[in-house]
Amino acid sequence: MGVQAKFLANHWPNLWNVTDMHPYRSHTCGELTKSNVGETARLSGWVHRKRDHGGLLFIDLRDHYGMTQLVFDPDMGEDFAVAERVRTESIIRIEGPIVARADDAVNPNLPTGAIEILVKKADVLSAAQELPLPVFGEPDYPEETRLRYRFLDLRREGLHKRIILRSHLIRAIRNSMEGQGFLDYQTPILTASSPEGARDFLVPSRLHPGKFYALPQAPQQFKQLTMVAGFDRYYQIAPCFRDEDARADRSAGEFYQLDVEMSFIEQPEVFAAMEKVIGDTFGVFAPQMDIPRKADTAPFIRIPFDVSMLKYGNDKPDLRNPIEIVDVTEFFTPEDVTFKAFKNVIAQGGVVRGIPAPGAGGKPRSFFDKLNDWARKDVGAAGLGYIIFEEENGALTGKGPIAKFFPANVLTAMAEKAGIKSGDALFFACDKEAAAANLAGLARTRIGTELDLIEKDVFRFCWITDYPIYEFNETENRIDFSHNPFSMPVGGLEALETQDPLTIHGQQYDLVCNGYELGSGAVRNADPDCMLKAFEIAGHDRADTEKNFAGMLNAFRFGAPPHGGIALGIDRIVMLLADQQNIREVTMYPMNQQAEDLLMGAPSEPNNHQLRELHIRHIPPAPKK
RNA sequence: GGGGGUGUAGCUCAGUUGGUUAGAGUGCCGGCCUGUCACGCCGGAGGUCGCGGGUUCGAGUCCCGUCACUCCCGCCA
Repeated sequence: MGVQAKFLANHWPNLWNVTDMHPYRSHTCGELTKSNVGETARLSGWVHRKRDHGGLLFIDLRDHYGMTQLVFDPDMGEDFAVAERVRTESIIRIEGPIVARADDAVNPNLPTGAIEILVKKADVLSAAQELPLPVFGEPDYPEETRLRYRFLDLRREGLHKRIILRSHLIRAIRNSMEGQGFLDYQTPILTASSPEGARDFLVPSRLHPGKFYALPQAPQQFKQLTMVAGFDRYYQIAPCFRDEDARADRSAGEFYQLDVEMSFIEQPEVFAAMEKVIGDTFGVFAPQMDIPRKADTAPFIRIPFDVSMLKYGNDKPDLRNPIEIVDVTEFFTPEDVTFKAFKNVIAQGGVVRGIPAPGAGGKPRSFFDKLNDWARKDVGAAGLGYIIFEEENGALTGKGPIAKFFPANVLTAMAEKAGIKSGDALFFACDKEAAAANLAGLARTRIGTELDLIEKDVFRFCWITDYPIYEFNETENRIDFSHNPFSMPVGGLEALETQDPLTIHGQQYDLVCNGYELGSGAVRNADPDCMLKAFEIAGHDRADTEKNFAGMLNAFRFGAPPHGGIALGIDRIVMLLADQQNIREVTMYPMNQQAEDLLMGAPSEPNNHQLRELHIRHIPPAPKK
């Protein structure tokens, strides 16, 4: 008798048949094959399916590792009744010889399908009540039910596999980062509120009445301080907290980032490190997917922000869509063009963006009407005009409601600029530049989808670069940071002092894949004077900046290396790899859209004692009128 | 904060123009069945049609309000 078995025999005498065999299992439910035939197995697991033939009863026994078929024969006596009574999702323990299945009884869909256990002993370790959520099968259930009974949902094959994928992915990320010389450093969870960015989650301080900690929106300042502290290459799978509303691709409240920072580098070195980690992960976990550019041999394409806004209508283009937007404003302004509606918009500073729709000329009128309705109702645009181009007598001519307003030579020139061929259509988005770009971008996606032009089974990565540091806030009539206040302006302090702020670019970049923003980073502004000036332009006076970023600014005055980095959304990477459109499909215990944890009942009301200790009193919201 | 969708049995859903006792599948309970793997067959229980109000002889169905979930906009340096 082994040491463990002796211990068990002494301490748990009511566990049956304690010999050298482990009290719960000799094998897992996923490992038995023909080579085990003749051995005796003890298994524990969940009753996945039960097929009761009266004289003969089958149970599919499931655990984390797989499934094994159990056979119960009435000859076994008492323990047969255990199987007859047991409900699915109860946990049972069984023991019996591993036998080969007859040739015509082999299940080729199951790794253990060549064998089964002829059960001799069985008992119920934990009985299950009637289920509020079936574990068997993969149909859709309401999210509320799934979240309330997440522990059942997590037993289901699809979600269970995705969570395992997530774990393996994080291991691969760590391996890749460590292999590149990065080290993992933990930064605080209870920290100070940062005045920039998202709404903070606050934690009241017991020792300092009236004061609050904030949960980090990202370890931004800490990772930069880590560089000043001389650690050179930092990474962390870091929890981040933002009190903002959720979306399908954005968790409520909290999410994880691969947070990275490097010293003595410039932009290309950050790109190279991230392209390596993407290659090491996407390459491993999506072998069925074609990765067009290997990270270590060919860099991802780089698209300046301005170009992305023009060609794709946003700064997170889905490059699987071959459609490229073109500016066609110039074709609407000539005198002999009589299309008044757009001319008026252009006169007030508007632009016209053309969205080519290859092959759409063959579509019925309803195709164009539906897109127009969509633009008006769903986007809130004035509409989506179009011209269909067809070849006649060796030249392209325009068809459709507005074609008649254009002379032939203008149509030809427009078609040429947009790369239009006979049988294609060209849609028009006309508005102020930002609104036209937005509509054109949405239309590009919709048209590409409806015409089935989106490439399948492929990840198309790109870097979006050269972001403007500032943007003009029309509603408040002032200059704001547009993207990341910690990035180094191109041209440094001199540019800030001499250039029009709205023309200054930052050394900041986004990594984009298939229309999802995977991450965002920058070469940092590590010069105190330059940083103070940058914040001053955005309307924060020097004293405020000194106070709000005291830790970082102070550090920059004691020898700060040039440094930069990036943060990638772990959840979104898993989402892409698992081919899911909802972040909750790759998160173990997500909150719902209202940021409630239905499983644990969070948020919950503190008791009076807790509030007193924290010097907090609750003021109920004013009643709604 | 705003807009769209959904809400009927434990679960997934159907329910016609407003008309008899609100149905199906699955699960559950009982019976039969020795080679199934979504086992099969027979029977049974199970409903505040999200909630409140209104119109009507009569409301799951029409109207008003409200709540919940979800998707989107705002928001997310």
